[in-house]
Amino acid sequence: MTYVPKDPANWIPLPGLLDIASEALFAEFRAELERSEYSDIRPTHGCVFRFVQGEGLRLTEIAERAKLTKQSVGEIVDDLVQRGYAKRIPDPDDRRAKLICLTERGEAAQAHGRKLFAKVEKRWAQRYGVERIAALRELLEEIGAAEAPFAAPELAHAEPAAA
Amino acid sequence: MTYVPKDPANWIPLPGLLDIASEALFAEFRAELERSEYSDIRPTHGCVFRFVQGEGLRLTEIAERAKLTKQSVGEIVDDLVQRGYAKRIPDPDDRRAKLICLTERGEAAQAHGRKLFAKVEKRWAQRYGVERIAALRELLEEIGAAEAPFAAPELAHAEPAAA
DNA sequence: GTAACCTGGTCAGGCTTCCTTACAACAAGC
DNA sequence: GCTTGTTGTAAGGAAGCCTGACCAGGTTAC
Repeated sequence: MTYVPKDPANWIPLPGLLDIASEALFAEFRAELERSEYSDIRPTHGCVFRFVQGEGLRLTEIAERAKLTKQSVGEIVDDLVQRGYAKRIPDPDDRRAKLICLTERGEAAQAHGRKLFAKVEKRWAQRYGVERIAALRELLEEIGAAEAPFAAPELAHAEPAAA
Repeated sequence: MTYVPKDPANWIPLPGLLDIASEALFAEFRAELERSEYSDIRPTHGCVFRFVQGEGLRLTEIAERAKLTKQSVGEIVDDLVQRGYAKRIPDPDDRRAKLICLTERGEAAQAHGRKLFAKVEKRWAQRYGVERIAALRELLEEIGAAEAPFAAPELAHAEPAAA
């Protein structure tokens, strides 16, 4: 079975289409976030809120998953620490390392952000069809697991734990 | 019908998933482009190749569609002119304006780029399912037409010309 | 016709985000 | 103890985009 795109010239490349959707979706998220009490959180900070949970994560780990350099993530973390969203605590297992983790305010912001993303996604399901958005998510999760496993550890579909 | 995402905490926001797919796809495109004779074309230049066709387009027009400032597009065009991909010709209808259009080499590059995008998309259709990628494109085109009509004039599904 | 305003494009300067290079502190193997 | 690797930081720079100020050329009102 061959895949035939409509008209080679009159046709937007797939990455472009994906970006348009991503930007529109993200804009709705940002609009709501900026109306909240967390309006000082900028898009760049996302890599921390995206990956840090519970006990905290090392800078190096965040950098790897986010595909950024340690220095870049370091700056972002500095910023979040200054704003009271994150803190660095010494890693008990390695005196060189620090664990980046969220403050109480940081965790509240993270939870709020997740709720907003869910809300926007639901809105799009209403707008474009529940089935289609569900299928979209399913396909994208499969793609994510295959193309960027480092970025999406939660997509590594844990096999049932039966031995 | 309500839309229920799996697990609020263990779940990647839709914009993130879209970005992962877009980046993976775009990386395949870039890899092939860099192996071609057009390796000096950078991602930023895309806004020109994306929109300019035939007679040419005004700077202002490109800026609007790409959602960039005139200054930014101006710089990008300067760069493309210097590299021999684009040229500015005076607009016969308005002596203030210039039409940005592609040189022969620019058109060749544009055609090559489109072919590469089509090739990568085909590859993904093979990899993830022809039906699913076709459905993905269809949904994304609908979203694009609704959310960013300025960016995607070719998605304004021209009605059949029957009067 | 001319003053006032609008529009297409440019110049200058700045910000954000990310990078590269270099390095200090600590860990681990031998 | 010495070498080698790893964690994080410091300093400086590049890419990509922005705002503000401006000029030349159209357009409108009178």
